[in-house]
Amino acid sequence: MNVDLKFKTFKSMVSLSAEDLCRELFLGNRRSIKIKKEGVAVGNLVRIFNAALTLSNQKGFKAMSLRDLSVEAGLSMGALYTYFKSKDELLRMILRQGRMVVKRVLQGQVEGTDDPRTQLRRVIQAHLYLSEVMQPWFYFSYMETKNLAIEEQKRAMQAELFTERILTDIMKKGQEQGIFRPMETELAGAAIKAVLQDWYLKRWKYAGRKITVEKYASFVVGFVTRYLEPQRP
Amino acid sequence: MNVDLKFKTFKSMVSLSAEDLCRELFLGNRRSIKIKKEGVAVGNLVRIFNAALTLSNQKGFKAMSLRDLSVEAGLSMGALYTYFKSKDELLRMILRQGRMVVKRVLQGQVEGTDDPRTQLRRVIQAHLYLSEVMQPWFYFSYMETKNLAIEEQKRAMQAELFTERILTDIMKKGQEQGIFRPMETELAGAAIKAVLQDWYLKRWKYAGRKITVEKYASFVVGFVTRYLEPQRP
DNA sequence: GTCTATACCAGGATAGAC
DNA sequence: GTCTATCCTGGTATAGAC
Repeated sequence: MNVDLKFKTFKSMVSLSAEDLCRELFLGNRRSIKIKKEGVAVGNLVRIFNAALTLSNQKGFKAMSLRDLSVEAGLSMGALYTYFKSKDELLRMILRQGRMVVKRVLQGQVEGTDDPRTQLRRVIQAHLYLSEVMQPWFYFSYMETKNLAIEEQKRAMQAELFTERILTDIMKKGQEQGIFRPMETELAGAAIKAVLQDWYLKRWKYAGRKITVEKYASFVVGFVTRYLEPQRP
Repeated sequence: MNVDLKFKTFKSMVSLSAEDLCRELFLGNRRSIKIKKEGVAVGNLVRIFNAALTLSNQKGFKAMSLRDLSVEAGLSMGALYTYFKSKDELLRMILRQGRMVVKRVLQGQVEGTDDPRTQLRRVIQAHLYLSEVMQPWFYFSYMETKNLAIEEQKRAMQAELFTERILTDIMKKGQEQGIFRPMETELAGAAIKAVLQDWYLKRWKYAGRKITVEKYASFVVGFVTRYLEPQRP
C-alpha cells in the first residue's frame, strides 16, 4: 500500500468546488435567504463569497465596504441584502460553513489505516492539501476570528483544538506502541499545527520560492518524523 | 560557559520599558509631534500606544475608533491629534518603532559565540523572550501588516525574511562544519520561524496550559536540534 | 497642552420602483 | 429578484476656547 496521498488524488476525492459549498450553505440557510430559486441563489452566493474573501484578504473584513463588495460581486447593495441580513451575519456564515467542511474532511482522513506513522502522514497531507484548495478561506478564518463575538471566538478555538487533538491522539497511540519515543505530545501537536498553518498564512513566501504543497508536505512529515522516531541504538 | 539564556537575564539585559521605547520614538519624531515637553509627550505616548495595542488586539485596528482610543488613553480627541496627524500615521508609527527595536535586539544575540548549536539556541531564546516582553506589539504587527500600503507591507516582509535569514545562516554554517546534517535550510528556517511566531499568536493556548516561555524555548530547541543533528551511527 | 463642539463624510441598512 | 435612491449612525478630523 502506498502511504503517500497525492494532491491531485485528494482534490478529486473531496471535490470541494465553490459551487458545492455554496449549495450546501444555501440549503442550510434557506429560511434566512430570501431568494428561492436554487440556481440563482447558488450562483450569486458563489460570487458574493469569492468577492468577500478576495477583498477581505486584501484589506480586512472591517475595511471592506459593502459598496466595494457589491461592485466586486456584480450585484447591487439591495441584492446583497437578500442573501444576508447584516454584514456581521455574512462574516458568521462564511466562517461557519468553512468550519463544517474542514471538520468533515479531516475526520475522514484518519480512517483506513492503523499505523500511527501512516495516520500522521495522512493527516498532515490532508490538512495541507485542504488548506491549499480552500486557501482564501483558511487565511480569512485565521485573520478575522478575533472580530467575532466571544461566543463565536470560542467555537473557532475549539476547532483549532479539535485538529490538534487528532494529531496528539495519533502520537499518544504511537508512544504506547513503542513506535514513537516518549515526548510531550501537547507541545508537539501545537508545533505541527503552527507549521501547517504557516503554509496558508505565508503564501507570498512559499510561492516566491516555488515550493509546491507536496514538497512542503514531505518536508513537514520529515521534520516531525525525526522528532518522534526513537533514538537509534 | 552556560549556553542557556534565562528569561530574567534577557529582560534586564535589553531593558525595554514602554517608556524607553516611547522616548526613543518621541526623539525620532520631534517635528511631527506638536508637544514639546519631553516628560509630557513621553507619558502620553505610552498611554496612547498601550491603549491602541489593547483595543486593536481585541477587535482590530480598523474597528478601533479614535473615540474609543481617547477614552482608553485618558485623553481627548483633540489631544490625540497633537501626537499624530492621522489614524493611519499612528499605525505606521507603532509598526516602524517596533521593527527597529526587534532588529536591534536580535542582531545583538548572535555575537559572543562561534558554535552554531549555541548560536541557534540563543537566537531561538532571544526571539521568544523578546516576543514575550513585547507580546502586544508582535501580535499587532502580525495581524495589521496587511492593512498597510503595499510599500510598507514589503518592509514587514523584509523584516520577516531578515530574522529567518539569521536562522538559515547559522544552519548553513553548521552544515559546512559537519555539525548539522545535510537538509533544506530554507524550509527549516521557515518552520522554526512559524513555531516561534505561534508563541505570541496563540497566547490563549499556552497560557491555558501553563507553559512558560522558558519551557517553550527548551521544547523548540529540542525539536529543532533533533532535526538538525547528524544521523547517529 | 488640552478640551469641547462641530464639520463633514463614509458606511450599513432599507423602502419602494421595476 | 434586482436596482436606485435615501436615511442616519458613527467615524475621522479640526477650529477655537480655555
